[in-house]
Amino acid sequence: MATRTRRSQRRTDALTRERIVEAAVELLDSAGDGGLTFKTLTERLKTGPGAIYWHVANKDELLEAATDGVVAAALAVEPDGTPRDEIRALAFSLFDAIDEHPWLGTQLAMQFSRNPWGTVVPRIFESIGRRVRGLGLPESSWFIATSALVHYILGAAGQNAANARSAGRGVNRAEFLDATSKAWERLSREDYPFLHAIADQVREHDDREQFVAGIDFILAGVITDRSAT
Amino acid sequence: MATRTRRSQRRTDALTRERIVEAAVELLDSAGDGGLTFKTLTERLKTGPGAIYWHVANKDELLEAATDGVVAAALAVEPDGTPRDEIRALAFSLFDAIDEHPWLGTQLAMQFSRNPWGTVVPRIFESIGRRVRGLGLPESSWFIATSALVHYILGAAGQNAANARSAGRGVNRAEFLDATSKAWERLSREDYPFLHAIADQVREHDDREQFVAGIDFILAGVITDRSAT
DNA sequence: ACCTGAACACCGTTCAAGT
DNA sequence: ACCTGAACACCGTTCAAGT
Repeated sequence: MATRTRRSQRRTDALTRERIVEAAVELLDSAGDGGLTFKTLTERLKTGPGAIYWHVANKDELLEAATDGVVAAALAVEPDGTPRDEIRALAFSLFDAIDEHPWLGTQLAMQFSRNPWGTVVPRIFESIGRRVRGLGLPESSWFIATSALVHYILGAAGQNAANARSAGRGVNRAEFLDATSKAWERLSREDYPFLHAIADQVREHDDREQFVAGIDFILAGVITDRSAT
Repeated sequence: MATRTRRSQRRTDALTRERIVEAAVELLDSAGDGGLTFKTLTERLKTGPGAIYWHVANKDELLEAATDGVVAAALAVEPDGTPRDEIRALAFSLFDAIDEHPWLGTQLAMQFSRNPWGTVVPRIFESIGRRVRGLGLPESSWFIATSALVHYILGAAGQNAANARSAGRGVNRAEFLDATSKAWERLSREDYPFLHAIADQVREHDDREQFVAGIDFILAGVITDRSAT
């Protein structure tokens, strides 16, 4: 108890990189994509912009660190089960992370398209790729299989989050799916026959079930590829 | 000749939405992602910001229109061949468009993650999905198959463009692949065994060949899925 | 070493005023 | 109906000055 008290007395008020990143994540979570500015950040941390720039090079680095932290946590799944099971688990974990932090979809897309050599992209590739290696494919298809899985996971999860976000907090899944369906039906039938054809299907699907179905047939394609070689 | 002259005399100086979008695309092409501002745009069009706002609601709408225009052109491939061939052709067309307009990768990611109900996303889904429908799958997997293909295509093409861009204009493919490979090898070997394992492979691969290999095994997965049903 | 906060350059957007 | 351009609110970033 004495040490407890002493510990809590040792004030951790000092600004650190971690505290800044933590605050950034909280702001993004509560106020969305545009909620993180140096104004909101300095208000929350009760400092000036200069103090933040002492710990962080610029806003891009801050966004990368915030994204990286959330992603790293999501990728820390217990390593048991077959490679296939673990890939599924990682996919769901990323899916849930994007669902929980809607800004993550946009940020991940950004990291992939303008900062592929940063920390986030290698981390995701490594995590999925390590399991892909366990599938017994020829080495020549490791990268392409990993790439297909990663792009599908992030794309599908991100789109799901985008839809969910645009539906608003109070609206439930069914209403939002109905809205998507209706949006597609509003498009011209001649120009968009396919979207009209699947509009009904979208109304009554299960997001996660459909999501994992996509994973499964990418895996099926990989396996087929293996037997063909 | 007379009509020729008269035609060129009929000055098309008037500001139109199309001219604005056209100028936006040119600015993005020549100056990259950050090259489009209202300042550069008004300078090029010799007007004030108010004139642009008369034709376009805001910058987001302008970016959507610019993206949509380039995408629509890329998707206009001649409709002959098997569904499989046409999917491949569309994929390459999008790949090339992103390669030619590097800003497109980021913009497409943005459209998908924050504006999925705009014009761009439905257009791409429709275009790929229409061919997926021709593959003879059960209707229940149309959407998921299309989704996997679209996300893979945009993700892989975008990443390729991002890499190519970060390599710079003067640097050739081999040097840039070498740089990627080296970047991965700089990562800790314990934390990133997979990236180390494929670092060599990346050095001597063919982008387009690898890209279409990904398409092919997603298609293989889809077909496998069909026979399993 | 770490923080303050005024100042700077730039950005998207608005709007009263013109034609 | 279409355009002008000054003005506004806001943004990321810098830096001389403090402790």
